[in-house]
Amino acid sequence: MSRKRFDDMNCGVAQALETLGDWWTLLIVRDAFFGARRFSEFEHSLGIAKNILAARLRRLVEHGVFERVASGATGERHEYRLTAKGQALLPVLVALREWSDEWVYGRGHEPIIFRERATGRRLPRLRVTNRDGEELKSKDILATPGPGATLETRQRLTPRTKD
Amino acid sequence: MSRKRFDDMNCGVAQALETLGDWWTLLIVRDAFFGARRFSEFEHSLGIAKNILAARLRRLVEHGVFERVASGATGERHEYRLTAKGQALLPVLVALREWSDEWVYGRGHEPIIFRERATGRRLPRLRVTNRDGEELKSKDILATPGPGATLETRQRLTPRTKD
DNA sequence: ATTGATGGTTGCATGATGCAACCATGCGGT
DNA sequence: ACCGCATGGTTGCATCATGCAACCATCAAT
Repeated sequence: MSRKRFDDMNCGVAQALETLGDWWTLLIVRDAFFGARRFSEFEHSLGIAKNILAARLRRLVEHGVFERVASGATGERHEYRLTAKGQALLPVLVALREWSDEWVYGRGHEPIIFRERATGRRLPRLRVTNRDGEELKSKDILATPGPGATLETRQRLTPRTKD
Repeated sequence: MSRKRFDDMNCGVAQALETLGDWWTLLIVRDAFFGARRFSEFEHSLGIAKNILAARLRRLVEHGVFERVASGATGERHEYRLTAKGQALLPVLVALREWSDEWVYGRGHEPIIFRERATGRRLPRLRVTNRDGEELKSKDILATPGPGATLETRQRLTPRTKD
């Protein structure tokens, strides 16, 4: 059977995974952040099959994460560039990388370190905070229905909203 | 052919996806953040097939994201609880949700809003910043080899490190 | 004209997924 | 003790997605 769709789930995580959840997709985006632009760059960097790469890029273009722009002289060459929507995925990639740096590799064994280009300083850890900058754990957070919530979502979330 | 493994990729994003990249995995983790504990809770909340859910939970327990603890009276009942490693995925989920809130649903159409439980205030957007708290875009960031970098990684990243 | 690189598409074998059916255990009621 | 039901799975099977190899079309250089 075909993979189940997440579109209707009325949850941002599910929606994001609907676009990004394929096996290779986030790695293609990562490579684009590292500077990859052309089909062959992604292909060689990832070792991905051409048909899969072509399908993923097509899908990402459809979803507005990449744009396909003509490149080179007169030829049929083109590049795949991240759109603003694609560049907005930076926090997702940073969050994934930080998680495995800490919990898979362990501190002191990170393969890659992100630094501020201007100063060379390491970036501080990504933090989920309140408006005062205090870090929050999951137990400090309450999920409430937003304007786009379906009735089902509204009922699922305890309705002690402070709006 | 079996899916290609990302283990050897010497990149945190690939490592994280090796653990979390299956279609349902991050949604299971999301449900756990929302309070799900028992097999049937995940099953009904997600509408996932039992065999897939069982396989994913087993894998997540193996990877240390969940722990399986006995529950109830004498019975064979048990719960799946997030470990510290699992709870550390909060920024990943928040980043994914924020991305689709902004770029898929659009502002004003968010299905779910996260608030600080103590005050009811909305959480500020997750930001990738430098040590002075200034937000950085991808072009402001430089990737450099870390202590766990392979030779290949070292060569791939331009070696203008400021260590 | 030929060679090579780029950027794909097509076909096929195999693994992963979804669904339904079945199973084992514990518990509550009678 | 017996029945029924909920929980928490496992097993089988049909179908979809993936990986690999082969092939193709275009362009540039030789």
